[in-house]
Amino acid sequence: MSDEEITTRSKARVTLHDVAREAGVSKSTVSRMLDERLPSTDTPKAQHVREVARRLGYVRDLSAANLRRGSTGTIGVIVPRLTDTVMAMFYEAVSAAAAQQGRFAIVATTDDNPKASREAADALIRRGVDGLILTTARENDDLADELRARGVAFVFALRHNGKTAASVGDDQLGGYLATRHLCDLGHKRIGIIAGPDYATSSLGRLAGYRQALDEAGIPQTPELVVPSTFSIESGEAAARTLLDLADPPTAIFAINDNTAIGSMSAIARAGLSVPHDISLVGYNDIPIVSRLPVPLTSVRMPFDRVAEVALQLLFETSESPKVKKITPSLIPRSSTAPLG
Amino acid sequence: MSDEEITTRSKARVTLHDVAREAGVSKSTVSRMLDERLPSTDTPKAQHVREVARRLGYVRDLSAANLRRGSTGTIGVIVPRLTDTVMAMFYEAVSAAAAQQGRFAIVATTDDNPKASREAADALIRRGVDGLILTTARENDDLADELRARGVAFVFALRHNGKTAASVGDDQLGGYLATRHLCDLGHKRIGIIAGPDYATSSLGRLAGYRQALDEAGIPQTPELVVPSTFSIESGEAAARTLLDLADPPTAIFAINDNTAIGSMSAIARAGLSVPHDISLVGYNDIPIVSRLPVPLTSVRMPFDRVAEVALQLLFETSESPKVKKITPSLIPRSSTAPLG
DNA sequence: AACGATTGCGGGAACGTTCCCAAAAATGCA
DNA sequence: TGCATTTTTGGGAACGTTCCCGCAATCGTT
Repeated sequence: MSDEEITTRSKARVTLHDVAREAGVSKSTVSRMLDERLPSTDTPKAQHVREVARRLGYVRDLSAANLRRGSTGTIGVIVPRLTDTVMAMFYEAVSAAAAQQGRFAIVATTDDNPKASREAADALIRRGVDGLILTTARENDDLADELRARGVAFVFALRHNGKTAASVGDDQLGGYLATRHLCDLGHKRIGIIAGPDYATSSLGRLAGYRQALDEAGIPQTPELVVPSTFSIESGEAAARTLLDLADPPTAIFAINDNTAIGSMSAIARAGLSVPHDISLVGYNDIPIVSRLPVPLTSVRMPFDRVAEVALQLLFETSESPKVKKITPSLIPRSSTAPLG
Repeated sequence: MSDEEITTRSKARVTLHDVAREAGVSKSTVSRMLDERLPSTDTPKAQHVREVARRLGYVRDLSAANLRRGSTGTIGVIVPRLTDTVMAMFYEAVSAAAAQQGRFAIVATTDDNPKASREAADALIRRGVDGLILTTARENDDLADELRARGVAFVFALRHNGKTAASVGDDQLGGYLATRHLCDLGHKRIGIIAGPDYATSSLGRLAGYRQALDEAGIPQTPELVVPSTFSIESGEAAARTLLDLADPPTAIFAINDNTAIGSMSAIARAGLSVPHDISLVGYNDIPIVSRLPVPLTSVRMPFDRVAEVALQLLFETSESPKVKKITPSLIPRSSTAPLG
């Protein structure tokens, strides 16, 4: 084997030192020229160094850089599950927004289990994330306090706990828009599949529902408010409860698209049809709902905005923790029709 | 501010050195005692060191460890998009399988764009992944060659390119099972929404379809084979094409659940019903399909097995690249019924 | 009891960066 | 031109680990 072959085949990674030697400058200089955080200079020397680095195929060793810099440029996202399209959309949005800032997003799932939340947070912190975005806020969860005590930067998203900085949708407005839409179509008996009471997102949407009814002068009827989780099954069960009432609703606002899909199933099984017998509104506007046999009216959340704001909040130095609300919009489709 | 306060509040991370000093041993020893790769000894000293580490709240700095070890214990996964539930399921499975081995999975998306694939691979490699799992194999893509040339460990999953190690489902068997099921129900005119021809998964399922027809003595009819992508929209369009035929099929095998959902939509719009007028089979058994108004018959892929095998292949030293096929199974539901 | 073989331990040199600091070069101004 | 000021440069010490290597201690074996 010739010397040249050895050189060519040598897997030894090309390091800052190699670039420095080849370019005839010191490694400090190369490091500086290649530092993406500094305003990039355009002196001939800088260009030359960059050219040499490119030619040699230099890529910075992130482990070494992270060690020295004391930060990894990585942000961790904790979601219940990625098979929930809402969470997948949100994570993709965070990932894109992070890339915009030259950061990288990694994700861990918890299956909505508070204990798993801690483990997920630990795993991400061990990997040295610069900050954490949590979508799993619960009313009486002290994970937030623990993280604060440990000095970890974090922010809530999609849900919040009232005490901590968070980027969320304006759930009350969303709930209002959905319900108002049904009122405007002439519906008077409007049921709601209300979601779990540990999530501020459900509570907000429920508040919006109440607000719209009040405004329309429709009395609140406790039997028309049925709790659920966020799953399809629970949506189906909740819809069945509503349909089995002595005086069933003519319209249903489901807390999210999953429960709306479950409702469709229950409605079909009851021999009724959407929107002829029952109007139906979902929430989040996940891609599938616009392609269902009966396209679903839904409230769209601009997840990219939510993600952007979450990142902003995460690295903002301001002391006062605030909850930023993103405005949703109603997308009317065929699942809602005038009462008649 | 008192000295003690400073000490208490000092954010200075506790390092190997601190543990060593506190435990009265050298840092080499601590490092060894805490090395999870070595068979953990149970000498009193080891226990003592571990106890001290725990008490001090020591967590290894992964950047430093990775730098020294020359590997990160991280594996990268490249998928077209996480909002495709199939991909989300697969990624979650990989993540779990990796955790089992003490590794961590990170993900990047490409939107099915070969150029974005390269960028995604680059981004993951820059982050120092020990290996790459690619779900975006295409027929004439040289990404595989590039990766091999760069000395990056990688393996294909779900799709393959024939030349490289891969962990996939047995698509031909799956296609066969789906079509055979329809034949057994007495259907003779069976359409297939065949997927894109750049993915081996579609091609395999199509081959299975042909095999089942041959076996049942049903002649192949070109007009019953309609190409598509993997999206809901394209499924809807393809189904419409089939329904518009002079002699439309009585059953449709859709290449995946998304195209099956699109088909349902098209069938409903044509004023027909599933399974009364048309039987329908999907593929992958994503959670939603069992909860639709008409639960969908589908072919289930054990993604956890696919993920396990992919990881196995990735770190296997064997020279001969092989394609490992995981056996799928048919889940019959209400969307398929006897002809008549 | 003596000897080789095994095991456990500590010192210290890496790993590839960044960043501080002092020195050198370039610039501005009178 | 001379001097003060700014900008650019290179040397070298970190960052926190792992791992090589030499030495001491322990263990079997004859």
